Amino acid sequence: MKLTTRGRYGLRALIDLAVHEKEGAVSTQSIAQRQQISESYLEQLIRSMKKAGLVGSVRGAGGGYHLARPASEISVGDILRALEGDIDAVSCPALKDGEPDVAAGCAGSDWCVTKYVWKRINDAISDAVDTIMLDQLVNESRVLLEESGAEAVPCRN
Amino acid sequence: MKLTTRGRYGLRALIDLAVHEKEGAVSTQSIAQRQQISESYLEQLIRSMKKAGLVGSVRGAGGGYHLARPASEISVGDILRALEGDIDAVSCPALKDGEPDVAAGCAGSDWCVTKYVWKRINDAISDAVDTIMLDQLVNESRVLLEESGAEAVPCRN
DNA sequence: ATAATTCCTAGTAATTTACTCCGATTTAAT
DNA sequence: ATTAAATCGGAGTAAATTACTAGGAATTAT
Repeated sequence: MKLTTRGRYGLRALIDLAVHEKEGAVSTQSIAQRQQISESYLEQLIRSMKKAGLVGSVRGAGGGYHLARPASEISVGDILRALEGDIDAVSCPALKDGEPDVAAGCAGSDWCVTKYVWKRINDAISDAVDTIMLDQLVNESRVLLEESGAEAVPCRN
Repeated sequence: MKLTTRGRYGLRALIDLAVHEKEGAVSTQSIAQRQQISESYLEQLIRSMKKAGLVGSVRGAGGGYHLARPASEISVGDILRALEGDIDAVSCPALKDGEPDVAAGCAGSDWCVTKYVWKRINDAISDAVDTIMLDQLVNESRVLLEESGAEAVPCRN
């Protein structure tokens, strides 16, 4: 039931990237330093986000990453799904949308009671993450930065 | 981000227990048979629920388990928390309620942006599981049982 | 050329999960 | 009194997952 470091670090990293991208392409090294995340691990995470179409890259010296679309069009759900695969609390084949229950591959799904429980939990999570946009977090981040003056000590969570 | 078999099996087991408890104390063996769950594993799960005060037990031959309070007063949240420990997506010390941020043990929590994201996800999950009561699932279970006539093939999820 | 960077894959130690196993205790039934 | 059926309790373990590290190839500004 826990988000892994992939999701936690990755979201922080992308916020950091978004805050700094006006200065040009952002390298993993700079993010890793500011956010105190292992650089090689972070590379993997950002590449997952690239694969998902959230960031673009510039190779070679002076290169780095940038958002592939406006921060207002990237949801926390997009980010977490890129990093964690699917973020459902229970991946029940009977819940995959579109398909009729039986076709989805779960023999007993017609008589399954817990199915509705899992659906409610999954929907609640999806709703929460899909309605928070990256730009909100970037704005909040700038406010906190101004208040404290200094670059903040990053949190592990 | 996934619920483990503890939560999934355990909830199914407790629904099964609630459906059958009018016939007297329900043994782990009978639940295990109906739900196709390993008996010794199931014992552990039910004991966790007993420890949490959700079920009571009768020892000795002919013994078994019964609900410790009405099914209408047991939420899915109670059950999942008994089985999985805490069900937060992120266990962030800065989010423990009551405590002021800094006292909670996270140095950078004052400047932490992701904190609010984790809180929204955690709250969404809590709200979902705390508003589904066991008796609703028991009723639904009975309806499905009548419709199909036979005892259903249990689902792995 | 060189240095800085992204890209890609493989490996690995630690942790967690999903169990099993064994033995002790309690109690109904014979 | 024995036996069998059940809860209780803890220890052990194989498999999977997590959270990384390591090493190198490809690309590009200087």
